[in-house]
Amino acid sequence: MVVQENGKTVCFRCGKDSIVSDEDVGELVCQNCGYVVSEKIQSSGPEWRTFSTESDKNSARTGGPTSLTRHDKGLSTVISPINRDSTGRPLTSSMKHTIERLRTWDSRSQSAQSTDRNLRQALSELGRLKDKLAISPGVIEKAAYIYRKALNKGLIRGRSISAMLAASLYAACRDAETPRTLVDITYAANVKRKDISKCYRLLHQELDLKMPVVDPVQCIARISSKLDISEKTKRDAIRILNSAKKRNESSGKDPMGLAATALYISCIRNKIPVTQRDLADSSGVTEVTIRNRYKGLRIHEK
DNA sequence: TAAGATAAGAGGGACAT
DNA sequence: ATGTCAGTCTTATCTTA
Repeated sequence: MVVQENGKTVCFRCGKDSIVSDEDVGELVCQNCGYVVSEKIQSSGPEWRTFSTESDKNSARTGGPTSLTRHDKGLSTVISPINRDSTGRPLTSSMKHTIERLRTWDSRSQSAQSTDRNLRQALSELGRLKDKLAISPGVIEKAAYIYRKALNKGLIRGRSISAMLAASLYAACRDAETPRTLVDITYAANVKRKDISKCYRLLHQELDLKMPVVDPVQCIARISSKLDISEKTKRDAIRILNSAKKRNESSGKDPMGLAATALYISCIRNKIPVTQRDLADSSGVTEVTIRNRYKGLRIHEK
């Protein structure tokens, strides 16, 4: 019931792209018209296998696929609160006692633990972040995975859930080399940048995350998509970056600032009218930073 | 108006105490 | 653990072409 048009998820009923995922029930819901989409949540592939071609069409699923973004990974068993057996008859008293015990332990294991409550809250927040930032499901899974690891190591205790979650998401984005700046995440998560970066550093050293260094070349695509820049200009900018990298001029510098400056030089050389202001706006660094990089880069790029 | 210059302040890494 | 230092980036303001 969801059609994919130029990568967007559109509601089949009302045609708006207002599909959000409700992590509490594990369903995708249209915020506009309330339509519940169940297909999407089961789309990670069947976990059953068939050995005859005839049964392909009518195989019943045994529940949704597992996902790290569900607090219980989508695997849950519900014990009915009614003391009847499957045929509707009342239970014998010894059976009733057994079931009472099961219910007690079931509730303890499902949500009474504080780590689990924590995870529930974090994952529902992750769902909101995903919609705000337009992040691919794979990265969201990765973020959930990182958060789980942090939780198991006890890194969350005493710290803000939102900040740690935002840091996990930032880490996941970097790991997937889909650049989202700290500022992007700051806006979406409503957490101070300082707090997120502190948590990120903590995650980085405690979980031994191996993060690829942000490649300024990746940033070029992101900046130039907001401006109207030709392929040739982009290629020139990448060339400028690479020669700067060879001279060890790029270490310790903000990759966004470098990318913006390389584009700036490239635009001037290709006679494209673009101001430092434009580049600063679309890259998220200030004009001053661009000027400072410019000082270093232009000597070699005459 | 765009670009350059300067100054003050924040945050974090390296290193010594 | 705490302080200092060099270096980066940001914000703000002023000057220049």
